[in-house]
Amino acid sequence: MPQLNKLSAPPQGLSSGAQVILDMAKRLFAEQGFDAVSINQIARQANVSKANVFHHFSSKEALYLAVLRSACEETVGSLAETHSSGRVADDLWTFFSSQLAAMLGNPASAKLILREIVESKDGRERTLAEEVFAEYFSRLVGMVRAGQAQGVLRRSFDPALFAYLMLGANIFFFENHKVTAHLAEGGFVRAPERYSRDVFQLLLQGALADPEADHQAPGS
Amino acid sequence: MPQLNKLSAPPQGLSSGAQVILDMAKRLFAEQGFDAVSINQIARQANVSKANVFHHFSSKEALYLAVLRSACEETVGSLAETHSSGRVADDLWTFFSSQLAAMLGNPASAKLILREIVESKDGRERTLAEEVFAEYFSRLVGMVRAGQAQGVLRRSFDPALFAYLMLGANIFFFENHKVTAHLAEGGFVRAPERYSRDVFQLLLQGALADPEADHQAPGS
DNA sequence: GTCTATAAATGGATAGAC
DNA sequence: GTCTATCCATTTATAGAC
Repeated sequence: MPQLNKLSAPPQGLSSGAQVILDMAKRLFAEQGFDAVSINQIARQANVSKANVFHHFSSKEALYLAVLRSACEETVGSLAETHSSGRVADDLWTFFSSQLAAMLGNPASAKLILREIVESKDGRERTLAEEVFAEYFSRLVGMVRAGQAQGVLRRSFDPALFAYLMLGANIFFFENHKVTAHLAEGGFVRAPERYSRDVFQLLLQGALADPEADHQAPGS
Repeated sequence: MPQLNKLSAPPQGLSSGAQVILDMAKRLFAEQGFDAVSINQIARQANVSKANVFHHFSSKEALYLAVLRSACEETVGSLAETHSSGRVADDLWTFFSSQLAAMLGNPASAKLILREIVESKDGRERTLAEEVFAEYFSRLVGMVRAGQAQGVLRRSFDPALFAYLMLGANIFFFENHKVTAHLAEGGFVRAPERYSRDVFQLLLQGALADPEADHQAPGS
């Protein structure tokens, strides 16, 4: 349970040897968590010696931190540019669907970050992973608030609450779709795109202002 | 990462010595996960010797299984009786709000079960925890389906999808409310009851059939 | 940068006294 | 039922050759 309260990113890339170690470590840490993975395992699967791992990373915790930093960089990079289209519903849809696609497209990074957020211990300071999450969240809240200001969305609910629901729906799906797939009534997880579209439609339906019946679903 | 594919519960209670070990193990496993907790740690915090732990539980895995079984029993017990009130919206509300309350009222058990579900490895069989989840889920899907049959809820969406959203909203809140509490726009998590009510209202709004404007929110 | 060999500590688990 | 003492495998991490 490493701490990582600092954002201080090392400026440049890694040597090729260090890179394969880091990639393998990312995969294993994401799948099994920090404690379940040993340096031995990482070294073996990366086809290097254990000592070589410690040559590139001063400790297991330092390796984990490097992995997490890399995951955060990939994540913020994947949603760098979000240009508004003017239509709030479309912007929300773009954000919503691309966020799930980003997680499914890079599950290792997503799992790492989500794990780090949930695992955060007691009275501990804010972590790097939480910074990323907060960034996501604030952007989404802004969109919802804009929709309310324009009168497209009802003003009777907290914009942060709606944003929270949207984010939660995606993250919950991402973390559980393997399990829910073999659930009796869970046939609806056949395709993530379909899930995305249907959930968004349901959520938006609950948020739209009354007289605006002419909004068409983004996927149709 | 124990397996636990069997439901076979040992019939009766435990001796008092074993009970304090199990309680402490439950707390620690819930907070830190299986691999991060050592028998040493459990023994120390329970004020017994390490050997005593192995006297009561044949292995670390057996202890974990006993802990998980206890958590599942507590959980299914907490929502044993759910008698329908006739009004679908009220039934949904009862289910929704009491589920979150149950998790918050017994966070250790809830965390254990959720962790076990998410952590489930590759092509592995169904676990005890998943049985509990499936039970929950099926009951909720039935309610939604009934609401659609009565015409209270729109028929244009998959009832399992809506149930999934409800469950997800609660679980996501439960797992993240400590983190989201110190989020900039996250002031809405001030009180779980308020979160419950507002989210339910938002979700129901998206699911209600059109002409039925006379449904009042359950909390108001 | 990469390796073999090894140190020092901790993990799960057992033996046997009380 | 509970303990101390011990076993052995595995862990993180280091030393030093190439």
